[in-house]
Amino acid sequence: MSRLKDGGAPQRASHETPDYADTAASDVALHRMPGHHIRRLQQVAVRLFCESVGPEITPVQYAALAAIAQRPGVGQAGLAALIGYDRATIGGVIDRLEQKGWVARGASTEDRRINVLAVTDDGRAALARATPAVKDAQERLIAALDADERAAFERMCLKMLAHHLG
Amino acid sequence: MSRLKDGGAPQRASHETPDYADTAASDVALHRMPGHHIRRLQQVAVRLFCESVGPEITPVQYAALAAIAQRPGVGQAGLAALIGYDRATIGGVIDRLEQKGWVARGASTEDRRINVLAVTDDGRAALARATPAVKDAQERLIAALDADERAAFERMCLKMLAHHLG
DNA sequence: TACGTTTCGTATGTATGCTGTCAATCTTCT
DNA sequence: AGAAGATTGACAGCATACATACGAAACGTA
Repeated sequence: MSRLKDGGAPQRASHETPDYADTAASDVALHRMPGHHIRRLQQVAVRLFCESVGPEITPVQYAALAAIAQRPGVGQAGLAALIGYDRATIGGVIDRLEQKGWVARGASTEDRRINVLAVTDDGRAALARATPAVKDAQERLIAALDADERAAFERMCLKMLAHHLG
Repeated sequence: MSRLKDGGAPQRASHETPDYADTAASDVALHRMPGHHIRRLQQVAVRLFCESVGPEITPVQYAALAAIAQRPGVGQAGLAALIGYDRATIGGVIDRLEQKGWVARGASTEDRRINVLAVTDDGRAALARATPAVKDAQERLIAALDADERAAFERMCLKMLAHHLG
């Protein structure tokens, strides 16, 4: 590859200099795009989840476990539709949950294509252990907003989602 | 263990039964969590991006390309800080951009550890080609919001991000 | 100037996410 | 019933994401 001149731009570690505290970065067009804000918020949400909940269960695994617990007997495709994941992704998620002994795959008597999903007792215990921490992470995520803003934020999120998914 | 995942491309399977149009799914606790809404919005944003821009360039690659174009000579760690990605992830992204001939890696005369990054002419052309479609996708993402709501949404996003990253 | 600490880019491993394809199976239309 | 179409789950493949660790190189301090 070609040799390039050093532009002299400051070099810093990503965890040290978030762009939201760096005025010199504010001219990057990216920082005016709602998609960029949403992506950063998603990163923050996952980080808070991991901090609160710990390494025992991932956000995706928690979502799947909670959904199966509320809808026992659902298939993988139904679960994917329920929590908004891809069918191909869910397979691996269930694999890992099954490996931990938290979810059991079973055959359906109605439809032999379907893997009937159910939460085990261990899975229910893990869910109960994680849920308070999950709620704490959700609370911390919107901690900077007051009550009115939280309501407005949720309303606008749902409005956009209904527009695109509904 | 890491668990951050931004989507890559449009979803299809779950698109058939969006939970936001399914009243029977509204009792799933997940659907009241801001983290869940943000994740779904991120999926929508990626899907709109891919629809508008096409398979030529991914959201991450666009972000990297745009940032390098505005800050020529930046290193990989600096780029990661600029657009909010992980240092380890950026390596692969730059690999693919370099393979397409859109970005060139060079050695710094100041600091021999640094890979100085620069956008090639082809890269600039690709950036110019993609940018209108990217802006269109951003516009469509918030299409359901009126002018006041858009301003409020951006303000709240920045408020939360500043709280967690600033 | 010797040395401990940081930072840079890279490699590895795990976990998402989505596309596309396939075989098995269910449903619908003829 | 039989053919056509749709659905389910598995699998391969690509592209994120991040933690950890490593060697090379730069930096701070004694």
